[in-house]
Amino acid sequence: MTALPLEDAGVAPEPRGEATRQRILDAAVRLFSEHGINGVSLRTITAEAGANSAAANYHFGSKKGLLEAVFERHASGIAAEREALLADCHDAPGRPPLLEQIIAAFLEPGMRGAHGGATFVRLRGRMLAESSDQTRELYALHFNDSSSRFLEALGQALPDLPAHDLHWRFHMLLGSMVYTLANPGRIQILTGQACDPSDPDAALGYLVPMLAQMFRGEPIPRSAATSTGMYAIHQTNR
Amino acid sequence: MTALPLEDAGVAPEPRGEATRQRILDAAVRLFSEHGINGVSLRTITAEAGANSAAANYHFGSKKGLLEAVFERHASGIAAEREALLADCHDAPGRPPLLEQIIAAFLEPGMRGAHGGATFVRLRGRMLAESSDQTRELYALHFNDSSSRFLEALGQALPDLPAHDLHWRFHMLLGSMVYTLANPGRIQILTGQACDPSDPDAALGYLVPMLAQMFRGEPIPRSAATSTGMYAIHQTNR
DNA sequence: AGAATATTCAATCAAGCGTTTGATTGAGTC
DNA sequence: GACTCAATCAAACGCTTGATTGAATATTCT
Repeated sequence: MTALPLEDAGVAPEPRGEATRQRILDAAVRLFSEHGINGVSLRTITAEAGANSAAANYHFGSKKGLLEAVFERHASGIAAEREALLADCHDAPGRPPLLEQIIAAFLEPGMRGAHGGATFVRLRGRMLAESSDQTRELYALHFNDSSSRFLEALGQALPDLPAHDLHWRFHMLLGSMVYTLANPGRIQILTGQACDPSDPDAALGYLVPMLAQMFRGEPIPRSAATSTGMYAIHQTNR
Repeated sequence: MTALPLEDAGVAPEPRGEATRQRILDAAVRLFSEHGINGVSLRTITAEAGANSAAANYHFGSKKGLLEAVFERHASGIAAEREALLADCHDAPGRPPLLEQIIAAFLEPGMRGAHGGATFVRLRGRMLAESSDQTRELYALHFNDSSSRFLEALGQALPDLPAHDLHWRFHMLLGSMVYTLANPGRIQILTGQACDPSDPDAALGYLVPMLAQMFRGEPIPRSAATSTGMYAIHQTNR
């Protein structure tokens, strides 16, 4: 038989070091999300990836560089898909209401399987919580644009909602999303497995309509919101 | 003058090492909440507390023990105050609606100045995010009881709300609360300082009425919530 | 007073960290 | 076949980590 070149068909030429690079990235996103960024060592990551302990530094310069690469890889995909879905949102018979579409377009790319899915959401939750300057910058760099765009779209879908309410409700949307996957297992304990936030479909199935309903709710009177006395009922100590 | 004993009046006898102990606890809750548990060393903590580097191990046995002591100190106060406020909730003219009272009773002790306040909330957010086995146990140990009690009270205040909705909305309440203080600064960036979640009064002033409105909202139809097709609008890839 | 106890301290430990090094590999180029 | 060069490797670097020690010091009890 002649020595025919394997896999010569138009597939990726694939530079040599790329495989290791990818294995390290895969191991990193998983281990970072499981144990936190300070909670896992480069040695653990490279060992998990079946690479030499110097490989991470060789390919990414430093642990910080590795984190940036991990974040970049998934975040850019999420942001891009969000924007694509948002561009596709429109009112039409047979489709859900526009508001639900927008909310789903924001939540789904980050919570479903692609782009690291639940694993990467957990990492994002961790990074928000650890919230060093570096992580804040990464977050701002990759998500500020798309978040602003969604805020704008939500505002257009709800023209009568004051900006103050819009911002706070978006804040609660973010909180619900992050808490849902950053912290799987908490509510199951409280409720005896009644609802399962770690199942993306179940979570989205509840969060999207519930959040839409929340956004549609009456504006909160500013007077009540700013007066500390009205709902800050209990002033027991200090 | 006779050498009269200072402060002999029935005040605390105060064992000798207590002062150092307290300074270490204070420094620990602050530094843990600022840099994460893995992000700060015992040396940093004891230095900040003006104590010898062995003091933390002497007083708390280990870093883990120190974290437990920190958590215990603030969490028990929060849980106790929550329950006291809950016991005081009742319908009466001149008071806010019962639902608002209950939500405020749950949120206020953890978010206001006492019991470590915002600092400790940030630490709780971090611990939830880092979510090792130890932190999960601590959390469950100190908060499960009071959380269950509130879930029950909310259920009684909303007898027509299905349990499924109740649980998910409580989950969103927790998410909003944790995200609000675990992550100060994120929404300000997006909204140009329009709303300030790091101000506990402003945050409570919005969250309490908004969450009450959310709890009062119509139940989400189970069929919609479970069908992946209805609100999971976008199924682009994978 | 003196004995007993509780706390502080400087010094030290082994282990683990992120990173760097210099040699080695092996596929492409001339 | 000599050369290049990105990639890998074992080994070590300097440093920080949580923890421990034993002597020194302060406090309390008798």
